Amino acid sequence: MVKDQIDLKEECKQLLISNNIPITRPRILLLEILLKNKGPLKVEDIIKLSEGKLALSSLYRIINSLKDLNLISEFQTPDKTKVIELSNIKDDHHHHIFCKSCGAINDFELNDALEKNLEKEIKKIESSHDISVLSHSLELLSICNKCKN
Amino acid sequence: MVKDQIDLKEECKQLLISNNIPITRPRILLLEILLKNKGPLKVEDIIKLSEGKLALSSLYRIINSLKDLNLISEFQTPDKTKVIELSNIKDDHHHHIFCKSCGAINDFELNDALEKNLEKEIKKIESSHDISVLSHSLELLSICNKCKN
DNA sequence: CTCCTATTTGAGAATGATTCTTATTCTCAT
DNA sequence: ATGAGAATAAGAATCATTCTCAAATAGGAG
Repeated sequence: MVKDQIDLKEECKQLLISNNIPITRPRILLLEILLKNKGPLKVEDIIKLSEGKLALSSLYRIINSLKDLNLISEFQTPDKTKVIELSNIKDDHHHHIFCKSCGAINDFELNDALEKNLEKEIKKIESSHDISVLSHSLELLSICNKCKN
Repeated sequence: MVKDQIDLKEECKQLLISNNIPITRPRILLLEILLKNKGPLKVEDIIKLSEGKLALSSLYRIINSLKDLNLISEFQTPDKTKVIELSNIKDDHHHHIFCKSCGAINDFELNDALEKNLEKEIKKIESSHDISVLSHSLELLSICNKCKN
């Protein structure tokens, strides 16, 4: 238990060190929160989980800097709330499902064949539209069955 | 020319009538602007194109109401600017490409086979995740060749 | 370990987009 | 043409995010 926490903090430090970012308490705190709570978190969630140990302005600043370094990624829900998640730790390419009613966010992956086909199609679009595609994202807007009942 | 404008206004009125929405000047103005300027427009663009004839607060209100009626649709650019477009006039299901550098927005469609496969996959995801998917959207973040040079 | 300098943080002010409020105006059925 | 209810315009209010800058901190040198 205590050991887990030490390991967690150590993991966060290594993340920062390997990206040449000075180790500061707010940065570790954010990474710890993201590692501890699997899945995407809203700014508000992070503030709550930080229990007063992280200033809102610092959080926004840190989110932006870690995002620039691709340590975390950010997206918007259908109701335009900002959401943060650790990115690509094990280069898992995934997409998001939103429940229109309760706001739940879930990840999903396309099956390999389809994802490959999609990438092939994107290659075609690149030449037909004369662009270089940097990334793609697929989003599903849904109602989860909990909400339907 | 003058006739075109009359036809355009008439078209807008019919759109409103067929949706049981009272015909008001601001609503017609917004629809006219969207019809005249093919493609998605930012709030700021619409205000400029309205030449002072449309109040900002009215525009936001009208956008929200026409959106609820599915007459128009709204999405966000990667830099979180709100963008409006006429929706589904001829149920064309399309997706968006954004240029990270100049902000240009372009539409594209997946080829039929791939779009069908995607929908099939989504059906599977519906049952495996116990949800009902209402809509899906695919977005490409890109650099257009104009910007690359 | 202590000091020094550059970097980072925290608190609150500033900003910008969007929504709300309310008096006035407009639509449309009668 | 008229009146009731709906919609608009203008600006105030709100909310998320960014900015500012004084104080605290990280981390390298001695």
